[in-house]
Amino acid sequence: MPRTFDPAAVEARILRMWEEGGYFGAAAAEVEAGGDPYVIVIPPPNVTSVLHMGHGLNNTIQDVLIRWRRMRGRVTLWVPGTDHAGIATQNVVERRLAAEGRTRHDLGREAFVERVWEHVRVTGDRILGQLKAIGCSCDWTRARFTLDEGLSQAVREIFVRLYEDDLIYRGEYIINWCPRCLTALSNEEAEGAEAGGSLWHIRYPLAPGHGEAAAAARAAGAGAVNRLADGRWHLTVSTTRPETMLGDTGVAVNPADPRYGSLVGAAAELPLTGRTIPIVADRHVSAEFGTGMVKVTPAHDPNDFEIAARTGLEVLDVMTERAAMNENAPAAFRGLDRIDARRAVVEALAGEGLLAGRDDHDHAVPRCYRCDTVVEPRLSEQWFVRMKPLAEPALAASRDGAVTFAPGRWTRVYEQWMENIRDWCISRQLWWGHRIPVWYCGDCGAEMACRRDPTVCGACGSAAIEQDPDVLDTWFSSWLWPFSVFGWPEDNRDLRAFYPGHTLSTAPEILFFWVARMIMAGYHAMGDAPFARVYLHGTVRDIQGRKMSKSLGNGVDPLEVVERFGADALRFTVLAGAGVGADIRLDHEDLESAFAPGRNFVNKLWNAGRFALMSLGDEPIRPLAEVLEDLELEDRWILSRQQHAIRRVDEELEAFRMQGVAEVMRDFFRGEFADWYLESVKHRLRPGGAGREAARSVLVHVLDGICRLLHPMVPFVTEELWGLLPAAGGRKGPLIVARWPAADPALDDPRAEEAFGWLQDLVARVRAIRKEYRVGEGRQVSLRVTGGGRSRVLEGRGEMLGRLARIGSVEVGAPVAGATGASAVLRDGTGLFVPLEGVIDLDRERARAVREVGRLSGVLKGIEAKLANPDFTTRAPGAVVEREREKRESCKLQLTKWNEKLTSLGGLDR
RNA sequence: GGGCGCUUAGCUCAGUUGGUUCAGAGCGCCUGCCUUACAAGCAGGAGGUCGGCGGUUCGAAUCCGUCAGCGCCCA
Repeated sequence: MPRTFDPAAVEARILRMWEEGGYFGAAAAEVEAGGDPYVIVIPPPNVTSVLHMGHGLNNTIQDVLIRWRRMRGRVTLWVPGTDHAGIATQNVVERRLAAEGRTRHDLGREAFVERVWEHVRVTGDRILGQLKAIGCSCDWTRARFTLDEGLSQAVREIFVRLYEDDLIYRGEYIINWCPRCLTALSNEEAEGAEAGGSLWHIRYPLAPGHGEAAAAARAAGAGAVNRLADGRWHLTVSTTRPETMLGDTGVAVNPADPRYGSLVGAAAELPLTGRTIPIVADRHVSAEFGTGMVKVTPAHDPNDFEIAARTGLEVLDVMTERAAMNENAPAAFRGLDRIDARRAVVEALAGEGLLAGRDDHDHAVPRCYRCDTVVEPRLSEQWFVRMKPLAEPALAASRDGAVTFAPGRWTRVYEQWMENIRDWCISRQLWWGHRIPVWYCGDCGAEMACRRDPTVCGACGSAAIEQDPDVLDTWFSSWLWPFSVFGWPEDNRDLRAFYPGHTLSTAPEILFFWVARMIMAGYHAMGDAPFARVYLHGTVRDIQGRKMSKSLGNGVDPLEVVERFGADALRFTVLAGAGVGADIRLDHEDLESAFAPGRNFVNKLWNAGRFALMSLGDEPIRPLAEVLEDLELEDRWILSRQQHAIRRVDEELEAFRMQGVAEVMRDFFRGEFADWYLESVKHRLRPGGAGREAARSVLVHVLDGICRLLHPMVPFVTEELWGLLPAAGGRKGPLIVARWPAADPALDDPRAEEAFGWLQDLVARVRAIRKEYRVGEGRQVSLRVTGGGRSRVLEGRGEMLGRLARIGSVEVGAPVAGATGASAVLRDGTGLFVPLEGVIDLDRERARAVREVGRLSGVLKGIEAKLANPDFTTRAPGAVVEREREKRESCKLQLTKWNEKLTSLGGLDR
């Protein structure tokens, strides 16, 4: 066995063993036979490129949950797969084409799609390979891709069903349009980013003949209505986007605004265009904002579009799909990009004296979530899903607890989104994705949503039919994932056995995109939520707190980490850093120290195993039950501590507290087992050592349990070690399917814990004394123990004390008068004295005593003040008061000892 | 504009219903040790007025209010 754990040497072999053994898979028959299923469907990674640390974290979390349940005997199924990621993947491939100087149009639709397939076959395999490398125990035979044949059928089925139920419709509305990707986006795909901008104030001259109305408005307090230099009346509107004024078709005021009542029905001359536009009243307009008068651009603003719908204003589209001004704009602006047009419009207005001013104005500018281009609200014909009916059961699920979120604060976020749900724009003007299953008849104009490709029009029989050219939003396939992976809409055994699933672990960024919609689809298609618990983990960030991203170059490649430090090191590090839902920071420039916590821990475990294997010998190990009568204090102590650890790990895992599991196991395995238990039994494990049999049994039993408890977090090193450990009483199969430990109350031993705790305290004091007086490591000391009722614990522990603190001999009794040495006092008042002739500095020793007396006096004073307070003794719980009393006694005892010591050293003033 | 989260040791973070001897871990740092499991280790140690202020309480890192800084979500 190598001195350090060599992940590269064992991971591949163990992975093969797991896969060949079929431990990752689950069959419907197991559930049908009465098995209790536990199912997770993976959030399918995008096939755009490779996995990053965020995936590393999320998939490690899922694997921990899966392995834990598997060891508890559940029929465990983790379904893996990948997402075609429509717009994102198309963008990646288009960028590659661009590098060759070509566009997708050069290739044509069919060749382009084939080109994307080539890309995703490579990245898809690589992604699954990465998941395997970090140890994910998915059922790889079930791997799915959202564009697979079966999943495509599911997409079609749900589309047609929703269409037939009138929950899908097509219509002309203002949608979010990316002028670079040239496609519609959903509201969720348009991400608002705060940006500094300007608010321009523009004067629109009133059309002739409305002077009286203007004067009336002016009289009613309308400061925004005034006369221009040439005497004409004008009104003032404000906008952050002056270029859209070229598409204005009206001006609106609130009908209840007393200032503008006289102007409703009047008209304004739209500058630069020669058009005259009406002034209308609409309840949407806020009288408080700006001048209380707004320009209305129905084709380029969703609110204005609605105003137009209510008031009958004309809709005039003045932009091209690339957000340049089109032929509906005045000749001077035609062809200008929206940014250039803005500048030109502002200049032109200023030139005509119609620019009233400009203020700085910060506002949210929505950007394309895939290419960051500023999104343009655009009027276009798209497909939508009517969401309100779908949201109802999904909202109820959260309210009645059928679906819960961790951390719980996401519940409100989810519910608020559901309560304010808006229709979902699902058509995309892309080539990569599920084609919309709708055909239009060129002869009779019929529109048909079809489960199978039609050859003729269902209405008139004409063969002149054409499929809708658009594809569906990528999330329109993802939302079906929890049941489409099992073959829905076919009603089969898998679906019945494994739906609904149990836990979903994912990033909060896709709560609306995906989680919420999966719940809606689950209820609509299956009548049940796809999972009961949603864990929303944190974000992996760099050391400066920035999200890891390719463009910043601050990403960490999970494969590089696996190669350098091992999968277990990666897993333990991210888990130990993962508070519930909290972000994780990793230093991408110093992977060595970033992953040291995991690597060091794994290595420590490996070496504890090495030690065990080297000291156990070949003789059979007796089961713990057979040596219970022979257990020593340290045996009973570590067994009792193990029961605590088992209970804690279960609690932590149940609550998704991965960091808590890591902490419990660090404390138990490292802080107690390795640092104390192993050191305490080394002498017993020597050939012929007294109590060897019991020590071997306990050692194997506890280490075996440690491997089991740690297996979900660090599966490779535990599997390897466990396989090498001799088994007490035989065992079947590998660790991955070994039984999860259950706490055994018969092994709880509070008295052993107390006694061993006293011993630990004693050892720590002696070690501290040795350090204080720089007693060399090689030198043994003797120890004199005075008072306290515990000194019997020391009997027969000479070798153990020798190893733990180089204590050569122990005597029990009163201090020897006149001896030179260092003292200490344990909490129970036990006095310790370490004779150190020659090295003792009396002044230093006196200072130690004074320091201790001071500290203890302070503590005692606090306790006594507390106990003297009747409010405390009457209001605090009895147990708390009792504890204070015990503390008081302990302090008094210790003080007495230290004062005696001081006296023997000649008192304070020497 | 509305909402949420965070602020504890040099760094990254725990601290589970308010209550052990005036706050813990990992990494880093200091000192001493290659003690035949482990130097990726062991032992000892330094380092924090728990963001500021105010309040509730016998008692506050923990509950409430407020201010400041940082981050996120929605409009």
